[in-house]
Amino acid sequence: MSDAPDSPAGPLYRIRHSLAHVMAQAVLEMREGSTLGFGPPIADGFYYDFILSEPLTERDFPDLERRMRRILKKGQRFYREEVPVDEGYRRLEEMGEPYKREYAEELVGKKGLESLTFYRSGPFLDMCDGPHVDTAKEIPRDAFRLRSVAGAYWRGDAKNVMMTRVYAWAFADKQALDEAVRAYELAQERDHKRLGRELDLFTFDDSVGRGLPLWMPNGTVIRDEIEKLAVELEFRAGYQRVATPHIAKSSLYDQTGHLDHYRDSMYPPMEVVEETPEGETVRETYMLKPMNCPHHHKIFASRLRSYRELPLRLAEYGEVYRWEASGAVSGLLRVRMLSMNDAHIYCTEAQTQDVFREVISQYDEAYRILGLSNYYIRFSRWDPEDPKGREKYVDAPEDWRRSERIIADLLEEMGVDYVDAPGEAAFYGPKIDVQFQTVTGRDESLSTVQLDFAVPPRLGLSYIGEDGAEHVPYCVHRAPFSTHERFVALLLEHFGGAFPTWLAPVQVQVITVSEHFHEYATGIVSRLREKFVRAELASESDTVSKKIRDATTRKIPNLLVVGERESAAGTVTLRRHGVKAQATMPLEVFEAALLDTIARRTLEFVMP
RNA sequence: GCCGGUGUAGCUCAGUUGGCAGAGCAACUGAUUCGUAAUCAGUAGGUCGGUGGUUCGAGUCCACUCACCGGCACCA
Repeated sequence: MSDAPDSPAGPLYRIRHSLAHVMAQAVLEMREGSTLGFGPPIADGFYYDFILSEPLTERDFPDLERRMRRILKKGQRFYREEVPVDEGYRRLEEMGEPYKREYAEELVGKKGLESLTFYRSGPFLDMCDGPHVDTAKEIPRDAFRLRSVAGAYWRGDAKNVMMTRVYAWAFADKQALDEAVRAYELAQERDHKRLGRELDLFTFDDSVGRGLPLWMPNGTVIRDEIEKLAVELEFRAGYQRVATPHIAKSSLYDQTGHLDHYRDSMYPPMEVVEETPEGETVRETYMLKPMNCPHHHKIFASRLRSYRELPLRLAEYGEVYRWEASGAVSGLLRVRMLSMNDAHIYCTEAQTQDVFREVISQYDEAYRILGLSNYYIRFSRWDPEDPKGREKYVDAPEDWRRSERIIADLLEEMGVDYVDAPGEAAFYGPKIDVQFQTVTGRDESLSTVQLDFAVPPRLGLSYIGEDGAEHVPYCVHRAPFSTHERFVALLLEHFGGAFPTWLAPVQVQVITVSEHFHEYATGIVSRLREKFVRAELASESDTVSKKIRDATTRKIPNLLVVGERESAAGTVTLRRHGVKAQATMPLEVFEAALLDTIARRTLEFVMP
């Protein structure tokens, strides 16, 4: 049995779990008549869910923490009690714990338990499987801290009541707590929303609408650079670029199945009414596209296709619109206008694995260039048990099994470690998602590769096979850079706003020591701009110190300081962001190294 | 969508028990031309998120609403 701190047998797990009970005890003291949900240990601490008799806010935290410490000081013991099921039920009813009572019944039903386990500590009694510490003396009084209060549905189901969840940090000692809190605070400084404002990358405006980002010039540079990279990777892999409208008739989405399975995520239809010269009224409804695939499918369908054309790779730098739930919208991570470097690859069933392999290796290449490694692979499958099955997925069990087999075999063959995720499939097929964590610890899907068996037949897509007969193609959907919104958010947090030179909105800033060197400096700027380098001259009415400070705050990767020495010798003094050492070199030498680092998209600019 | 919190100048934030809306930074103007993280002086900047209400009087109290933040649900 493992004794890792976060495994159930480990001491930290017991401390966190027991602290959850102590917190619940304190909450029940403060809010008599409240009832309990679940209160498990989690990474960094624990939480407990309550139905509160009176609301609790973060303003109550000092009081709540004080009560918890008082309880800990008493050093009460934790007693395990096993009681027969019927007595357990009676207890829970007497305790006035309807949710625990409901759960107990489910446990008994599913696991065939003959007894229920309770833990008693002081006046607090809770149905709980443990394990716990033996006595509260084992719990350090200075290594926990209440963190936030949040809402959470009972059993994680939106149809159930909303409980109040109190989150807390908890560790084995004060130092570990302080470190975690400090790390959290540092992470806040890397939050993409904050950096986006500080670096002038994007903004939102109430009068434009929620979740609709406005990209500023600086942010647009980053989008454009990512797109350039995508265009290159795709060109080499034989993709062909297409462009399609942002809207389509709603009848298209009826055919594809979007209206059946995806309607909630779509903006409502717009109705256009036209009068014909004959006085007839013609009504048509259009919808904003939530995905590019239907349009691409129509390009595929525009003429007869031969197996010789497959795999046919259609790529589009397109914007799609999704009606995200209001509470889900968040910065650039969840938006209602999504920019995607999207592509659809039409292929035969036999080609599918190769197509997936090709796409995955392209992802590896893109992540390598950007130095991204903090992600994991998720195999998102159909869940036949999903109660919302009809609503969520196309109903074709055999196709699901077949398509999932193709992906599972491939993952197996490639030796990829992945998390199995039933219930996370797209409505039209299984997919491989790349998951990453934001600096604030939220898990988000990034890139995705999806196998679509459902929509091509619905739209009657076909190609003529070697046998001269018509066949329905598979379609592989892929978006290596997620949405540009989410991807820029990830990059911002990943680089802490200090982008490598090739991505930086301003790549070089020239700083004059005094305005006597204006001419030399503007010469450098225009020479670099001639080579498409994003170079700028710093304001000349400030002191050198001020200009350095401003450029540093803006995290500009390369500063060139020029004064008497440089202008006389035709050199520049290079100051790199975050690097103390400076070097003076001929302008041509700097320029060559700069153009090289940009062309190769290196993460580090190695000085000549 | 749900639970809770928060909205004061471009940004960060003050604003007593209801009584004339403030600071720093940024911006703008002028002076300064300076060798590595903030030169000096001045000017301008606001329907206190919005609407309605209570009041002699509302940034402050009440109702509704919008947006944002922390979560849950949903998802790229």
